[in-house]
Amino acid sequence: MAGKRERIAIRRIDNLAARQVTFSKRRRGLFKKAEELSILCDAEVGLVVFSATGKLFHFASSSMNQIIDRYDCHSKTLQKSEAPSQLQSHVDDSTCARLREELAEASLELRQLRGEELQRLSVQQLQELEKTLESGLGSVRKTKSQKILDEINGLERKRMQLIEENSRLKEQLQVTRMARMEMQLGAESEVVYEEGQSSESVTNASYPRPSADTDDGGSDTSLRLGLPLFSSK
Amino acid sequence: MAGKRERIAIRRIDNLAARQVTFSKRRRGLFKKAEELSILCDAEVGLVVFSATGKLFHFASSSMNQIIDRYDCHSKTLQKSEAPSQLQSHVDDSTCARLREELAEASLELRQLRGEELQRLSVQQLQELEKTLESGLGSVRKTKSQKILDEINGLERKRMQLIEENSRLKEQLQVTRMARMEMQLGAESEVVYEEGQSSESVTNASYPRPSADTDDGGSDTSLRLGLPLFSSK
DNA sequence: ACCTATTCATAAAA
DNA sequence: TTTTTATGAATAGGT
Repeated sequence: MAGKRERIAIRRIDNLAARQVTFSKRRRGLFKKAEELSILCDAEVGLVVFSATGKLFHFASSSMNQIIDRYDCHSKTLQKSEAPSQLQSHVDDSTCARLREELAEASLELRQLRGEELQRLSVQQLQELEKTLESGLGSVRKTKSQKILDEINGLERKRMQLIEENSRLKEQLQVTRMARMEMQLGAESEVVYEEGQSSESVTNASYPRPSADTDDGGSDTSLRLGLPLFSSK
Repeated sequence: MAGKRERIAIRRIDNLAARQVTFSKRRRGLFKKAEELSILCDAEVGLVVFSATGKLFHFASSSMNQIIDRYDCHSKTLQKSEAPSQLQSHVDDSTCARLREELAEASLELRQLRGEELQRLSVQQLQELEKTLESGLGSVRKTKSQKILDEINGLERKRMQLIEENSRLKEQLQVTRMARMEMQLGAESEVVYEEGQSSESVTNASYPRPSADTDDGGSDTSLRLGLPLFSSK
């Protein structure tokens, strides 16, 4: 009989009807609270809401234009001292008007490409829009695929480089170990195999022991000293 | 220890401290709800608040400038370029610069939606673009279908009206012819059926002869004179 | 649109 | 300002 209400996550509501109902309810609540804030706390509040379908709702504690002006004023705090300002202002005016026009046009076109405000378009125009969107979608998908492929290739290349470097490092390691073993053999006679482990049990079996030229004889002390060569962990 | 909360009247809070506390709390709540509305319901929301002390707070689901422009666009539907006037030619460079910037942004976005200049976008961005396009395409197709259906329905309605009118005309024709026949009967005695066709052979059989009150006696001469009543073509 | 169980926001106090 | 708590408000899910 009643609503078993439960909390909802804050993300786009998929169901269209539910989204519209929620929009109505919450919009009312929002506007009410905006007004309350302005009254209770003596604040100037401006609120503009466009529904997904392009419908406008707005509230202003005073005049919206006044609020917008004040906002613009604030957002340009640090700029321009603008002395007499007569220098070039009349030139800007027509330019500015044209810019506004162009921007309005571009915005409308954008909104229409996004699927809003389509009602006043003719079937013919909708057809064109559809074609444009299909074409754009095709390009985007193609580019995306290409980018993904490139990324995959890039990663693959890096992986190969790493594998190569890895193998080079292992080789060096091997060589170094061999050199050390030879030093030990020379210094302690034959005891080595009785107190240490067999070399095979430490080295990864899949990496065959290098040709072991052992010609680096002592040239790489830092490596020998810094690395715990026989640690099994 | 806790608040024995009770409802407050919606009018300016006199106590300064209390007013400031309430401002902080309610402002947060308002902004939170504004954001939730924009996300949940896919709405474009712009909110500007000035505290009594002149401090600015604002929220915009997209870009505030964009929202303000859209608002301006909507609110000036019927008003034209407003006499050239020097009154408010105070549109300074910064506004102009902002317009340029926005226009550039909008243009780029348009081009990208059309499938151009996608190279520098990330896979993530391309993904979003794709989603936008798909959604827009869906709306456009839906609107187009609806428009086409409406058009079909409109045509159908007109067709029905024409059929109706047609039938009305046929009826009138019938009545008129009957009147004429009666006139002929009165004037030429019985000769009528020998020189004319039977009424059934002319009238569409599916439209039954009206009750033939024949009360239009001469009131509609124009019809009688202007139409070729017995033409079978 | 209306209803109600619930969650959410927030007034008062600290 | 922030936190706490008790309570008034807003609202999700039904009808």
